Amino acid sequence: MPNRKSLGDLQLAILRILWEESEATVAQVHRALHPERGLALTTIATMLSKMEKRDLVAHRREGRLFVYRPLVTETEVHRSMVGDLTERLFEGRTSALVNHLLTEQEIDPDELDAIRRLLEARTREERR
Amino acid sequence: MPNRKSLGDLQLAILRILWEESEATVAQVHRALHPERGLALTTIATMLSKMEKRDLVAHRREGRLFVYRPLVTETEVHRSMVGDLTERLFEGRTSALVNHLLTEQEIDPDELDAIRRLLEARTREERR
DNA sequence: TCGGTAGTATTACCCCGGTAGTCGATCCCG
DNA sequence: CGGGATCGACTACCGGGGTAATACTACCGA
Repeated sequence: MPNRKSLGDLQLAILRILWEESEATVAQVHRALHPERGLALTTIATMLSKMEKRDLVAHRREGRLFVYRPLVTETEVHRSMVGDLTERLFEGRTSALVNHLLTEQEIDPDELDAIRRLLEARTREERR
Repeated sequence: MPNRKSLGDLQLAILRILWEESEATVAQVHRALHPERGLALTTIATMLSKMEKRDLVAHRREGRLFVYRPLVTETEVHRSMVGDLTERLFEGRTSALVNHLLTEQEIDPDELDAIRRLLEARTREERR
């Protein structure tokens, strides 16, 4: 359980790799992240340790390598972080968040269309 | 400009008081927050100083009192924080956030109704 | 005038995300 | 066998949220 706390940017980036690859060594994560971030390898390693302490990932030893895997799913993280924000800003009222999105966030037309379709789908599914 | 960074819990709580009251002294904020949080008065004062350094609030002197006022609006803060999250989790695609809300977050029926109405309103307004 | 009090300023901690250097062990190649 | 390369462990540091004790100052009432 991600304990209702919000992850940092680097942590998310690392988890994204892990979700994609199922598991990865420090070097693999580093290689994957290097183009955009250009971080030192030790930075990745340190972060992975810290994340392990928080039960976000775990590792298994393969020879002298550590192979990390995620302990949380993307959906769980999204749920936790979105839930947290909804709580903090809108007293947990999802509709208030959506309201904000529709009225205060400029949102481009096809995004809006997509949202309409989502809601229709949801409505149809509801009266199944 | 709220600089696209996310505020802490206490900071939000303080800003909420300030938004409601337009302005307030340290003691007033403290009194307002005391029931739920039971923080020391100096904690509030320290936090207000830190927030001033970040241009979230400003103060004016009234006798020996500091009267604080917000420098950011609630909408700005919401925009900044929601935008940040949308960016971090959904590559900026608002519809992806809404999709998450509809499918992964359990959301109670009248909230859903409210959302439908919001979207209808938006649709109507669009073809005016 | 003096002392308490109300109010701010200063200082200090803890935690955690992020960043990285250094150290020590190990392995592999020449 | 020896030495460079690889890899994790440990340590350190910054910034910022959160929390608060302590210090300083100015005012007000007895």
